[in-house]
Amino acid sequence: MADKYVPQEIEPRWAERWENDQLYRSVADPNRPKFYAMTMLPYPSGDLHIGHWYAMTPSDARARWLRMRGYNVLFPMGFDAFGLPAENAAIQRNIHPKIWTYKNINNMRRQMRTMGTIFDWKREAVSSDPEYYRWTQWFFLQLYKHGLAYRQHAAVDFCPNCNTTLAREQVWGDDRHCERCGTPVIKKELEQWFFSTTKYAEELMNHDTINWPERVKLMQANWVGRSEGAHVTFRTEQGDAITVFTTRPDTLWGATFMVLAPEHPLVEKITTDQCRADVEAYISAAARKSEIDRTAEGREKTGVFTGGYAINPVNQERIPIWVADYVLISYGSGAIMAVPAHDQRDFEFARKYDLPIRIVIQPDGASDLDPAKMTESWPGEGIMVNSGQFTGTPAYYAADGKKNEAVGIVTAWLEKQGIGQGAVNYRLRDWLISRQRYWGAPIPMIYCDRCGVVPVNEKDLPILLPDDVDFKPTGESPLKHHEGFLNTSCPQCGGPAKRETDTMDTFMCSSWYQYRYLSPNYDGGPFDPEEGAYWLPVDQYTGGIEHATMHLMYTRFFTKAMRDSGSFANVAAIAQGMGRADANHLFDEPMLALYNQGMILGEPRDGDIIAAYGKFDGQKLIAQHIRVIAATAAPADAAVVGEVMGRKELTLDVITSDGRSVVVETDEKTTFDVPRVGSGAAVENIIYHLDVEKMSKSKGNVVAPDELVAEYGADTVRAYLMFAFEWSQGGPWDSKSIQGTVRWLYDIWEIVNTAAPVGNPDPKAERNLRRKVQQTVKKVSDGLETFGFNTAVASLMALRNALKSTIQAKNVSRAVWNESIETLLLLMAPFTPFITEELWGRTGHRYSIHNQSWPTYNAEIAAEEEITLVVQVNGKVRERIMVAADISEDEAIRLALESEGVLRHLNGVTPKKVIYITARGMVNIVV
RNA sequence: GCCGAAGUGGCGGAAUGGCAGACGCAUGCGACUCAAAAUCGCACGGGGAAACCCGUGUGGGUUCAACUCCCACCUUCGGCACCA
Repeated sequence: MADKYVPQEIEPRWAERWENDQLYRSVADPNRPKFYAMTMLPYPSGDLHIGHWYAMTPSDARARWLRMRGYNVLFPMGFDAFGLPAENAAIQRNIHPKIWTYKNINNMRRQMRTMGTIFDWKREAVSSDPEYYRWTQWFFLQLYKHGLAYRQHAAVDFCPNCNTTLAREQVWGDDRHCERCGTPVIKKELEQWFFSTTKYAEELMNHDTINWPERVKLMQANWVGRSEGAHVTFRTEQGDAITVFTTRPDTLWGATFMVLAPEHPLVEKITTDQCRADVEAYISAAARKSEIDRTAEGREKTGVFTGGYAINPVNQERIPIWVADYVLISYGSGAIMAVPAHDQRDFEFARKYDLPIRIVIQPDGASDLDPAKMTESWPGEGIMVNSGQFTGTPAYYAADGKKNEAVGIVTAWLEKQGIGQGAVNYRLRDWLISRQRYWGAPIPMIYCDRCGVVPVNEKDLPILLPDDVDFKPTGESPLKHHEGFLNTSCPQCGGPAKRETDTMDTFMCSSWYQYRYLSPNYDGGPFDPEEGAYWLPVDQYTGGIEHATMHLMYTRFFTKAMRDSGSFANVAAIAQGMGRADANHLFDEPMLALYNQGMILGEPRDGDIIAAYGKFDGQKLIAQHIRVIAATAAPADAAVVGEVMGRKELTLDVITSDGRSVVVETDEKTTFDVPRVGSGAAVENIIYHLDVEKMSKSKGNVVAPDELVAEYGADTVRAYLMFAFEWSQGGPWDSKSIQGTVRWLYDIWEIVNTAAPVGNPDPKAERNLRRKVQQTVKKVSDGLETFGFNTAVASLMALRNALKSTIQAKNVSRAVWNESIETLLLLMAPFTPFITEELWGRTGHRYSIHNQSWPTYNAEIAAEEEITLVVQVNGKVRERIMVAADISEDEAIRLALESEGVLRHLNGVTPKKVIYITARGMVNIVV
């Protein structure tokens, strides 16, 4: 018997050997097909989480598989190292963000080296390195020079907890909370830097050339929010133009008033003296209201009349202009024509302020709409009425439900009249990238009293982040108070000037890291064009769905902006020279394929069952003594017996067996009896019930991968994570079921170290084993192809079972056995790289298994020689017959009709029809 | 309200329209052991002695055949939402 499987001994040994040999170094080689695989890089929070393992190790298995299939695979890793937690650590614990960050990176790097991935550490990129953020700043300058970055004063989203502004994408949910910390955001008027993502709206919602999940494509398309309609220009009585966007130009004749957003620039001019006091009061009230209040569901609409009037260009009608906060300055032109009959919001407003409602679309069928009796608007289809020469025009949606025929007709007429034109509007906003925080890449701009806003010269990059800064959460950038950083000279006139003190959104750093990985030490540009020409674009990206409308939008925007800023034309030229047909599309999309894995949640657990003794104070029990007991043993003398559902400092929430909820309070005199703790137990030792939720330190449900690796080894942890969940789904951690994977690898160790079970070699048994092996080749290959890691590992476990049976039976030759073991190890190599490398050597093979070719599937060997013919009568299985796999249809049907089970169910009746399915070996007899 | 995804044993999960529950966990019984653990063997959706019946959220439908396709509904989760 060979020695035992000790992963703790094997794994570090191989990790070191691979590293010394640079086994996983990826070097560009135009003669070999490339595959750029990438998984989302982590934030250096301090410790590798089981979620990191869950995201990274299956991606690694797939990259390894591609490598064995002959691809030159690049699978790099790095750190998204700028960001708030570092700065918060500085504020709370007085550690410099840089020290905190790099200490964490070192630790996580160490942890990652235990995972057994093929990360090429020579290509590691760390976004907070000056060599990295130099290019983040350089990109800012390129965007600025190409008109894609601008500075604007606007009411922006501000997180009062993170003390910084946020991009629209980083404000989530009904309550408009900060994506990072969950605090509801407020509005602030600030001068901020923006990137013109809206210029790419159309391209961003087009995913035709990339293989991304439908879910992500849909979320992005919704986020961009394209609507088709027309711009129509109304005029005030004074002659000022008010252009509105409408998706329903066919309802123009029903516009009975106009509404401007409170922030609209024309409000002041239009407002008459009689109305001015009311309007100004309304505007200042609106400004004080939070976005949540303004947009709260079901909130009654409010507004005031300006006293001004506009002329409807289609019928010269004089209509009043109102101000109301249900019109948003940030969408369209901040002004609308109100058609109360056919828009629910306008309808509610008109009813409240008694404004006229005019029907211009009459639905057919039911009785005619009557403005006096309507209880809601009619936004649907019908015939145009009260609409001048268009009266009688049908306004119905085409079969696709999108185009309304009247819209096209009216828009064409508006264009001819010169009062409007077809237009497309997007919900997408420009990307606000200014952050009032220290730990980020400084925005490379300078403000000069004489020259205005001046970009830093490219040769002066990077603008280094100074170390000696005071971290106070003031809501202003700490850099603002650093004289040495703040004061500089103007690059244009040389006079005294001040630097921009805001830093860039860290999503900017992560928008281009796939490029920096190619050559993290290159100083002639963000990346070496030679490397780019070979590796780009990323072939397969994996990561969480939570970035659908943030990182995954930003990086697409970035790549397109890079393309259009023309800085990378040389990369395409080099790629052309390499003979790449897609050379001109290296920067159309950053990642050709995307796959989202799910999330590992905390392990659900029961709370302790306690018996509490004490006195009731109203509904609360003031406990003198608390005893943790077995679920079955309920002492009759206890005041409260039940499961602990929650624990808060000194109180326990208990649910009794009859379902009542009781609060048990403890104090310093309360005594505890917790069997597993012994004497000195305290309220903190009582375990409380935990539902499935995200892992968090405060919940105490965090699974530490280091501990798992120490106990079981990295191979087991990798294989378990791949086996136990459907990768895209994720789910709650289960600490018990890892045993199945533990046993699997112990079995593999035993099996491979066993001498070939040669007893009485039986040709049939040999064929069976070789067949099973080939079928496994197919299943594992298919599984890796489709991210079906769980079924791939399951088929490898099934092969283990077959090999164990073979050892029992001792009926295969040495050659067949060795061939099977060899294939088994190759198939397992992507999943469990350490044990397979060890066993590969022990079975007399040359180092390294990870440089071997993936087994070729042999369909002939995999083909069954015998099959179970399944015989159904009216779709119900009545008989199973073992037959030769190449049985003829006639023979199969004959056997089926003669079988006992069929005869019993036919009762002598002649079948109406007999169906034979060759591929399934199935007969269905219909009577 | 709009858009989308998902509902399968006690649990994680399998099933190109063709034998529902692969593989694993847990559980039960047995073997080994002085004993326990580990390991090995057997059982393991429900009912039934068996034949067989029922069973993939619910109700319909298409089909020789439906977890899978179609329609309606329920539940859960996710995104968007006064977006003109």
